[in-house]
Amino acid sequence: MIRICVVEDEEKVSSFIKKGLNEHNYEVDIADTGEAALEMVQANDYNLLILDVMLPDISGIEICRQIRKHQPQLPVLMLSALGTIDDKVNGLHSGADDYLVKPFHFNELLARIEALLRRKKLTDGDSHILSFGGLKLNTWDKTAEREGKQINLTAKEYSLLELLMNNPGKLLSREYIMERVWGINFDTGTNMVDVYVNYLRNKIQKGFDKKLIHTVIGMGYILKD
Amino acid sequence: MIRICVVEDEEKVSSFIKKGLNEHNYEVDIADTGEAALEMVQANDYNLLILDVMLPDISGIEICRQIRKHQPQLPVLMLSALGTIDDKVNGLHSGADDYLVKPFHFNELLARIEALLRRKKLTDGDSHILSFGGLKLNTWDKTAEREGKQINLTAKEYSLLELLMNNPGKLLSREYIMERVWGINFDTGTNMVDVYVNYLRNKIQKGFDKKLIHTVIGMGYILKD
DNA sequence: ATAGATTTTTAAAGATTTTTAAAAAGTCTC
DNA sequence: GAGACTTTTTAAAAATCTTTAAAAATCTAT
Repeated sequence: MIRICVVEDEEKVSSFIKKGLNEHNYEVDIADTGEAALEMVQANDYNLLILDVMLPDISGIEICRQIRKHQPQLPVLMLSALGTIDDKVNGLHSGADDYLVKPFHFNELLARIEALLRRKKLTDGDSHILSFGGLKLNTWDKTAEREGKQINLTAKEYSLLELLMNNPGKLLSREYIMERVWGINFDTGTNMVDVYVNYLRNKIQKGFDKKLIHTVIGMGYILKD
Repeated sequence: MIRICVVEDEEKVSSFIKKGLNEHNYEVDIADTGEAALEMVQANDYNLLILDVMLPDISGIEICRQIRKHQPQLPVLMLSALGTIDDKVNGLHSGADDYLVKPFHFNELLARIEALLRRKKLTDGDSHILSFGGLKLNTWDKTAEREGKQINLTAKEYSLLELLMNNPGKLLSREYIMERVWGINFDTGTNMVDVYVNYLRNKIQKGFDKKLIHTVIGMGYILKD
């Protein structure tokens, strides 16, 4: 769940933003003073901050500077009724990543939020490890690991295992596997899927207790405990 | 030196931007068609892209999508005379990090550029020495060093090693390497990647214990211990 | 313009993976 | 439990991929 903190004293605006973002599956907290904002940002682990400039106590510009000292990574989108070039430049110079002038259209706010989060995610490197039942698949170096033991896979083995790990608990037909791992054309005469499932079983569950790849007769294969 | 590519067909606008940015010590290249832009971005290592939406050949939106496929890290600031909410949302959805409506004030453009670069720098770190497993690559003088021993590299060798060192522990396919080191067109008939990996191995690991560049058959090459 | 260096191309031997096919083992139905 | 059918295992053939070396082409600096 992505958590966003909205710092805004006008209840009408903050609830409008909150409602809209909630509909897009973001979790939203509201701070209605600068003081409250600083505390909340300190205490919680937000993914993004929406910061109004005009607040009753501390200015948004100052809040942004404060936050940047301790949390330079947190994306900040500044919001303000002040729309002159100098206002924008000041806001951005104080450390904001974007500056949107009020009144704004919700869709633009949303698109800008998404752009900021997209950039953040890129650099954080979203996890590249797929996990299932003690088995880990590293999609960067294309290796597998089970209980600390490295397992080397060939290209087709990797491709097949990745497909299974992306669909845990889901039954995959031979036709579907053939299509995804080998390409479109399924030639009914071949049993390569079976052969490769067998190779994979030898590598990932020989010498281990739990089976992970199960056969469902007449249907296909499934990854489950 | 920070390098910025400006994609803009109106000479008046592009020279205005170039002049302003030059004064702030940015190096600026101009592309006046979409085609040229794609080539230049591919061939050069820009720190930021300023992209006009209305171009004579390909739309900026499409260019942005293309670029995002291969260079998701490159910050893109989209520029356009189209100022409706839908235009902005489209631009941002195509992968741009920011969207500025023309006419704009230069100071705002500059502040937004700085905000984008600030965020990028935070995550990149700015050392010019890439290190991995006792091997050091100096991106300033383009030399390598292992256990105190200087290693001279040719241009292609350097380019290949830099790519590997920027992606430690990540498996890189031949296609990807070909694209990044040689340029766009991958002719399946050639094995230059293999040949150059071999050159590099001779230079950086002949006479040393640990192998650094590993082959993963059927997949590509990877830099790891 | 030339020598030397670098890059690209080619080709072939060696290694590994993929495919095929058939025998063995297992499962379900009656 | 027998017969029919499905799945697993195995091993060898075929295909593909990797490494290596050397020749040809191109580039660079004097």
